[in-house]
Amino acid sequence: MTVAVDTALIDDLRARGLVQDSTNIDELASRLSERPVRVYVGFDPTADSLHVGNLVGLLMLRRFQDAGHNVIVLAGGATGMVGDPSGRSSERSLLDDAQLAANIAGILPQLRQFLDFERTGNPATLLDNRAWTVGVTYLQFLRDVGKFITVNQMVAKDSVRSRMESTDGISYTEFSYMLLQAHDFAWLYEHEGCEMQMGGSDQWGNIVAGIDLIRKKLGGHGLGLTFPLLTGADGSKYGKTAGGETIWLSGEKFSPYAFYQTWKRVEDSEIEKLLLQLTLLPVHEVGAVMGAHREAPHRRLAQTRLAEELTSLVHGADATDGAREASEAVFGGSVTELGKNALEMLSTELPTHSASRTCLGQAGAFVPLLTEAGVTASNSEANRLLKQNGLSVNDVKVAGDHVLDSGDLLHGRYALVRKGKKHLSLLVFDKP
RNA sequence: GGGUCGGUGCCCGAGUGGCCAAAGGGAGCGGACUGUAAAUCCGCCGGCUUCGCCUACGGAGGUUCGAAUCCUCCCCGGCCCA
Repeated sequence: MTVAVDTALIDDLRARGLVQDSTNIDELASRLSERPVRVYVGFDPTADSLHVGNLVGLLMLRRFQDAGHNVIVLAGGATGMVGDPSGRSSERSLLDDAQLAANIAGILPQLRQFLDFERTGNPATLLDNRAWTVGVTYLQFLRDVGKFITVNQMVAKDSVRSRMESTDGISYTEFSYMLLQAHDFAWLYEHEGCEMQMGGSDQWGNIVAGIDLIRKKLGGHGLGLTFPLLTGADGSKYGKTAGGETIWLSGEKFSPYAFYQTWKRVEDSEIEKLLLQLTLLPVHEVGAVMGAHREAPHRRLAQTRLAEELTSLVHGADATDGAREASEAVFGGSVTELGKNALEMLSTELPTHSASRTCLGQAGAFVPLLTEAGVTASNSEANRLLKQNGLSVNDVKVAGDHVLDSGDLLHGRYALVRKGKKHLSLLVFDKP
């Protein structure tokens, strides 16, 4: 009796453009359809929050879990101590213990957030590679891991080679990173029955090193798959806003409103890819959304859908409602019509600064106020913007000699300052 | 350890005694156009009490009326030799 091979998962990933490199894809597809596979993705605690670039990997695990596989999300408590040279043009600075602990503490809840750890049948597992790495001595490591991997192979890795050719060089520590990761994979294979590793495309060399180690040391057979790194339209950098800010998943570091707005502003050429790779929307639905979008691009349906999907995935439904309402208030109609409640709500979404009434009606007080509030980086910038007609208060352009007085305030105490078209801040004055 | 080349603004990269807050490019920001898009065009792009002043060209001193540019020492990196 032959069983039809169910290649649905791999087909879906391919349709989404999420397969960059993999071990024999046909073998992988049929293996995945035979019975659940145990698969992991690792995340190093390089900061106290993950960012959108990490989201792709997290969602990969989610897709696998939803397809019935057993997923392991790995926190790189050990690898984070060393630093992965992949995709880096310069040496990382080592994190100290306190920083590392803080980063791990920040990341763990995020790692849990996208997977189901209670699911009957195939609950997700969270592990920290520090657990099996701290006790290993250097000599042991050289004998048990180093012996199986040739320097030739390590040097062949693009990221290593480019760093060796660059003026900055690469430290022995970072050079060794690959071995640590290979060791993780082999350890998980041996002790957790984990036969597959996934990662961003820059991880391919590391993953292959793990597969090699599994074969040579354990006589086993590992599987690997990489997905393309999330890149902006401009190419290299990922997970960044146009301004170069990192798009953190933490609402503390990157507000839900700003997060929502980031996606709402995505350019047309990027939108389909982002819908496919960053959301769980079925492929055919993405197609429908894109169809509607192409019918009437000015309606920005695709951007809106992306913002909605992603914000609720990362920040939840309530935060999404808030972000949406704030966005509509600010970009929708007349700002001066906003009710008091709407303004109160905005104060929780937009960058807000409380201001003293004493600067009302005072010549020359406006510019310093903008700088203090963080609307502008310096008085010079504020003056420049004013000169260039780039600032408005409650959607009325203001001139360089503008004197803010109580008549400018909405409901007696709110001033919505707009820098350019899309940078909003709210000044809230003391009660009269 | 020796030799040598280099360290310039957010990044790349010119400048090698005054005309340098420092060419050019990129990024970024503002304006026009638009769809909170792209492309394009224009302007800005160290700070300040803004016709002037202050801080800046790896760090610390020095020469000079005057230094990113010259000298000394130090720190950091590349390459070559040992």
